[in-house]
Amino acid sequence: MSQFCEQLKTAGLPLTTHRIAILEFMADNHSHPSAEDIYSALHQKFDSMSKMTVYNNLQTLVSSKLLQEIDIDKEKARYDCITATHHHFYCNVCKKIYDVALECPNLNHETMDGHAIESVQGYFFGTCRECRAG
Amino acid sequence: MSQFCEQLKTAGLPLTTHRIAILEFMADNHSHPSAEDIYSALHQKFDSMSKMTVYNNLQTLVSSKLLQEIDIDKEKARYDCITATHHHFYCNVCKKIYDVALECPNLNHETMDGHAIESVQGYFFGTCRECRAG
DNA sequence: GTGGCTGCAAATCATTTGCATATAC
DNA sequence: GTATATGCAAATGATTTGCAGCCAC
Repeated sequence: MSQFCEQLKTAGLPLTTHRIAILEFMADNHSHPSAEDIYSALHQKFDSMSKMTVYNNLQTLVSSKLLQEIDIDKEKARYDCITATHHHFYCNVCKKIYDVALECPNLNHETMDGHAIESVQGYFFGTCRECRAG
Repeated sequence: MSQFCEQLKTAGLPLTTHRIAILEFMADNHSHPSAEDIYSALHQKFDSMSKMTVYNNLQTLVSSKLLQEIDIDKEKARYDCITATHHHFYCNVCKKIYDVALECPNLNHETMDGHAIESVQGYFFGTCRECRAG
């Protein structure tokens, strides 16, 4: 049984072909694809897969914390298979998203000004090294 | 001449009644309102003000750095008259946004992994102190 | 068998676009 | 007088909703 099936079983989710395919695609693809990107890539292999299935599964997988949703791109949600807390850099030119490892002791508090913190997203914007060089 | 007119002059923007009104409203209102909120509040006083004028002016004012756009709320953009870098807490229950003063030396770098950083947004999510108490 | 998954079409809703008129300077 | 602001109506586009049939277990 693949690691993806195990992940789904642990999360208590039924194993469907499409759901496994999405997890597999995300594991192989660290470019932080959007729902549309995932749909474009997968509906070629599984020509029966609809965009709705992609949306439904992304929602389910995020709820079960098997994927993380990144809202750094105002246009559309992007997804990441790395669910441990980390941060992101968004290139305003090429619109690529890079993972960022940021050390900050103050980010580990469970509360802040009395508010209970459940999650943190650090979003950096600018021009990425490739676009600067090009 | 009001501080708002001076801000606009310094930014090289023409002084229009509506634009001044938006700046004034934002200075008095630290609840991080959305375009819709601003429109609802102002189109009562200035019944000629259309939603388009609000959208146009918000865009202009953000470009001129007289306002800051906050994209912590996936549903819609929110705006802040404090333009110095700071961060935000979003309450998943009441959807209010709180300002957050976060000290983190690593946030001051101009580059990261070779990427040129132009701006940083730290978004915290959870349940605010009021909703926890209530 | 039953509950969750799939996928089609239609709806939603913040925001953008095009354009004609009005206003700032 | 010219450039910019205003505001109307229509378009955009990601995402959601409702619902019938299908598949996992």
